[in-house]
Amino acid sequence: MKQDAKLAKNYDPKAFEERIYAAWEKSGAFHAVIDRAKKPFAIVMPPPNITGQLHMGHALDQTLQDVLTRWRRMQGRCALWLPGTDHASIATEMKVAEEILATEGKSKHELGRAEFLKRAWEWKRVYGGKITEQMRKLGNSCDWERERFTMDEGCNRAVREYFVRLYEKGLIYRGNRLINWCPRCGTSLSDAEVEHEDRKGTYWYFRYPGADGGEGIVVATSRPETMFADVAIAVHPDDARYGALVGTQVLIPLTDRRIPIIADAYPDPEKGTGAVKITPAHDPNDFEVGERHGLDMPSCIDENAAMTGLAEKYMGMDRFACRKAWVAELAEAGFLVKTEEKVIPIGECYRCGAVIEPLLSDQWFVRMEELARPAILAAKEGRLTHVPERFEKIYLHWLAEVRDWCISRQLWWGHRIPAWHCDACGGIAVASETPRACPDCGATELRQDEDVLDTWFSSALWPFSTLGWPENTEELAYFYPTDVLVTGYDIIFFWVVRMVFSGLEIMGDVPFERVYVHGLVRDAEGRKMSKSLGNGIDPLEIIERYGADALRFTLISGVSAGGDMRFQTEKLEGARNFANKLWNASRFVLMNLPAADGEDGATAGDSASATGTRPDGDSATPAGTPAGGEDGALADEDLWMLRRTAEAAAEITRNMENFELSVAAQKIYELTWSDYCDWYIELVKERLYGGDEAEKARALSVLTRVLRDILKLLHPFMPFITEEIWGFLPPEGGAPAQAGTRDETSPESLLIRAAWPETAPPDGPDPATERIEKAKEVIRSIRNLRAEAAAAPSKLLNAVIVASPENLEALRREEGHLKKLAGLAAIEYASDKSGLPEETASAVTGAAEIFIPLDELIDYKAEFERLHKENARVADDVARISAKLANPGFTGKAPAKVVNAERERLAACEEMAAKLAARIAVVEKKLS
RNA sequence: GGGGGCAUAGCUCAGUUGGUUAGAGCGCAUGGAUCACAACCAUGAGGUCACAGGUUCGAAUCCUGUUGUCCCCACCA
Repeated sequence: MKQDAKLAKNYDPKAFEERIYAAWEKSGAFHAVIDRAKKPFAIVMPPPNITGQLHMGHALDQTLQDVLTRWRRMQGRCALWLPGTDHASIATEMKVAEEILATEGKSKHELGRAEFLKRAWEWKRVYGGKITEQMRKLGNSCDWERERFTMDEGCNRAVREYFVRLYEKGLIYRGNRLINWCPRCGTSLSDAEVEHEDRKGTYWYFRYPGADGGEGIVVATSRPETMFADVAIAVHPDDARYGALVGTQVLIPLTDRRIPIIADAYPDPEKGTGAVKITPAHDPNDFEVGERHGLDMPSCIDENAAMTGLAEKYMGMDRFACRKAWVAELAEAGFLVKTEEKVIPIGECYRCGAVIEPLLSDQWFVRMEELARPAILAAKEGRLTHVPERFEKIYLHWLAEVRDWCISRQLWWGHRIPAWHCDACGGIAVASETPRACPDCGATELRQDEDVLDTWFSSALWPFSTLGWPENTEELAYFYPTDVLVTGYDIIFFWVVRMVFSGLEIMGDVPFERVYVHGLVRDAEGRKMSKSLGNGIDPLEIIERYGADALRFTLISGVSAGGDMRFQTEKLEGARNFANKLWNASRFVLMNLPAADGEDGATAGDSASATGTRPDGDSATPAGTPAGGEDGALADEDLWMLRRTAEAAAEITRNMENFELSVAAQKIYELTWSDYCDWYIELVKERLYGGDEAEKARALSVLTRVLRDILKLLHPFMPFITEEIWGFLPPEGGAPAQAGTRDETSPESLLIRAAWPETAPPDGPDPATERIEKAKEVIRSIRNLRAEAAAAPSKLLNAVIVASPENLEALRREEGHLKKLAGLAAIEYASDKSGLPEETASAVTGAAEIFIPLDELIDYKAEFERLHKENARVADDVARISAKLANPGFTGKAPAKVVNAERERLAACEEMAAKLAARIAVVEKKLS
């Protein structure tokens, strides 16, 4: 696909992002081909729910992963980023049911299970497709040939196999236990799916009269409607108040049901009245007490949150309506002793927000203790690490406290539990394939369990089910364990923890070595983006307006590990402007390169990257010491720029290794904008326009080389623009070529060809670099002086530079730069000030003193102020450093390197102070 | 009830093992249509690093406490 030879004047991401993505995908470069000679790098994508569309949180999550994947791929690793989507059992089921109700006016039960599932699969087709399209717009370099869905055939096999294995080990069991029930969703939930919220509530204190006519006992409760299922009153055995009552019986008020007063360690004498009503079927603590004492466990609330027959006349009434009526009735009858307003933590369904009702129910559970142990160990032994580290504490704490995991759900959309009930003998057969007959009695009439599994049961297998487990695939052997899991802190408990223990159990190894945890994307005011607030921002709209690269750069720049970020349009504009800057710098380079139809562009596209190693293993050319015999011919600014690039590349690599992606992005930004655009391009223009063709070619060679390195370093963050520009540059290390040909599917594309710049910058000082730094300093101070004196930028000035012989020599070599960038007509060099006219403006830098006869523009007042300010600062420094050096503690204990640096600094400051003092005296005289 | 994060320029945030003058972007001020870019360039102003102690030759950085703020966990007597 050949494109126009020229870059458009303005950066317009819409002109190329889609085209480039299509070409990338077509090239097959996202597909990780197993290569034993390469080190693998694998990330499995946290699969977005198919409930809707991608939001900003996904965009952040996926950009982080894409940056890491592209970077590692450029480093020559066999990089796999495995994409997919999640069936999200309960969430999707609710959405689909809602839709059916809205469009057809039918409930899911009216539709029936089979028909409902058909609709759900259709939903998956539509929304799953939308989501993967969005991922492409973001620029995700994921391996689409390995795309998976948590409910596809392979995942289903993995789920069945895993279930059976745990069952056979006794780690999955079926039991009649107290579970969290959501009456609105009509299903059980795991502990993790219950959210706790503090709500205002009431403690009602009721008297339970003695069965023998005695006073009885007063207990507090926030849920009077559960009284119908009370089976005992418990008091602490050491509670002197109630010692005599233990063993006696009381009546549930207004009923004739007698319940015993028992002694148990559970009641806290400090809380309430110290006596607790025990309702095993509706409270987890009470359930335990009930088990300890062998109590009955009747239920008075059913799965619809309505009262059962146990509540007698309230039967069928909603639990909260019953509460109200019952309290009124008890109060009327004189059993209500007092009430107390209190803040009570209430459990709510994380999906629908309904108040959770603890119910006694037949469900499937995973026994957690044995599974949690190795997961705890893996973190403690460092086989699993968290970035940032503090999340390890959270992870460990949860695992230490975890209770058995209720995995069955009374839903339709999900993995059906691989268990079959035999009505003949009442037995249960658990098998990965449908059994023909009951293994216990041989009956052939088997009924598969109606329930499906918690959605997280299948997500827990994601890192290995996607690689082919339970088959022994090559992928599994090569990529497992994966390198890093990138995810938000909000699903550590739901997901990360469960992947870890599942991986350890099944694969005998952690599913990933690192967990990189990020936070939430908030709106500009710092609020959580939510549907109810309507403050969500659609990533697609942002891409439409600013381009995917700007979005990605914004997300990466704003995020530090584990922290939330605010999403602001100013940041987007900044990122977009940065892209435009790079675009125009590239345009500048390209327009100076020999044209595409030119006969000889050899010197422009000559050497390989300054610092790279290509994937085919070619050796790198260290920056600062370029290949060929042109070393001596490179100008100071070339050497300076190459060195800066190599230094930046080394730092950026280190930042990437430490997951400091925002710092890395910041450094590329600086390298590109400050060093390359603001200084290097300006410095190099003299040679480009100077008429010396050899100089021009050399300058272009370095311009191109550094631009390539910038494109490479930036590519993980802004893949589209870097690829687009890359395509216009002459092929790297290839035959002599010209600007203006491009084809991103070719093997020369950045994605396929470019290697991450790796070579360390040279050690030690470099005279050329130092000369440029001195020149920059002088240029800056002259510009400052000029601005202060309000001298027209176009007006050329004459300057006298006074400095040490060494610095004079250095600055003399940069004369062209000084003249051009500071707007000077002529420069005179002097080693002392004698003989200088006094009618002059001046500036003082570390390297030199500059005097500029500005004629009528001299503003001694401004200069006086500036010099004074400068002087005050230097004097401060002198005082502080002198004090430091006079302190024997410092000179004795600080490292010699630090002490020497301070000595040198002091000398420099003192010299500066002397220069300033002299000049101030002159200016003062002028003013008076 | 338990645990954790954060507090740095007007705003949003960096500041990697303690060591030059604490940085960036935006915003602000001044000047500028210069032939890569006004989505730009140049120059500048702006911070007692929440507060109080402590460790250290040296603290934005480590420790303790205080205040403010956000979050997570927790079986609703």
